[in-house]
Amino acid sequence: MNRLIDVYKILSDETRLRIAVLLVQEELCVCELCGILNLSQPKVSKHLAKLRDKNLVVDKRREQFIFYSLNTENKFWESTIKNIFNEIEEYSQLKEDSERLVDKDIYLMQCNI
Amino acid sequence: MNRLIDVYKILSDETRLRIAVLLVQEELCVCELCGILNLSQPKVSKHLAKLRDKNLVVDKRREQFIFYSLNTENKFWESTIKNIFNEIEEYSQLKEDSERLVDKDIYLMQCNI
DNA sequence: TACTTATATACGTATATCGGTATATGCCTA
DNA sequence: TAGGCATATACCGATATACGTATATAAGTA
Repeated sequence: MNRLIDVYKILSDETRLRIAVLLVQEELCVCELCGILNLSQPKVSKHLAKLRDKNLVVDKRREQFIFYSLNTENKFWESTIKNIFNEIEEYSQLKEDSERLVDKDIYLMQCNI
Repeated sequence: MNRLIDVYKILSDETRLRIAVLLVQEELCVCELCGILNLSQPKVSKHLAKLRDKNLVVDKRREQFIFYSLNTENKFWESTIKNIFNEIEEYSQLKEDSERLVDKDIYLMQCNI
């Protein structure tokens, strides 16, 4: 049951929900997430830390960036996020975030937030 | 998105998760829930109030008791709880609660907790 | 080795949440 | 109408959570 509650606690914060729905689509680094979500770097970083602590994302360094992606080992977690993503049309904020994914390169080039 | 977050906030508390998984099976009054969960009446009552505030349960008075059941109008909420119930074998606490459902009449007769 | 850049964390503060105890409310029944 | 029982709520203290600002860390590069 704690596995359920961990997932629900994580998703009961808007920022983390938005991050998770982006990461289920593709891996992103911190500054890309900051740009897409228009949120401060420490804020994004702290929420990523909580996701990491619960083993719900994996991080991988590439050049000077650290890329995060969804950890798909936890099947309950994975299916929960995928189910939300399948209904993304119903959630305008999540949809707008996803549309901004195409601009991610812009944010990578101006990481000095 | 707020509809999602409301549901996740509700379910990120162990007591409310246990209550929801009982109410998806059958309607129960407060003292039956107290007995099955072995929790104090104000505690159960306060969590039921939160579920009621978010329109996730419905209450119906019958004689001296108030019976609660899951509100199935919210399809996201309903399917979330039903999915957990379908996997109840994986969650021992939830399974034990459900097994105690057969004793509910006992708790109804000794409501003075 | 020093500098830059991306990311992480420490600290302080404001706010939310939870649980217990005590008490209020409201329906039923005598 | 009065008393009792089931349920709801007010209040308080403890704990948790989120945020901004400032700073630390750590890898890459000159």
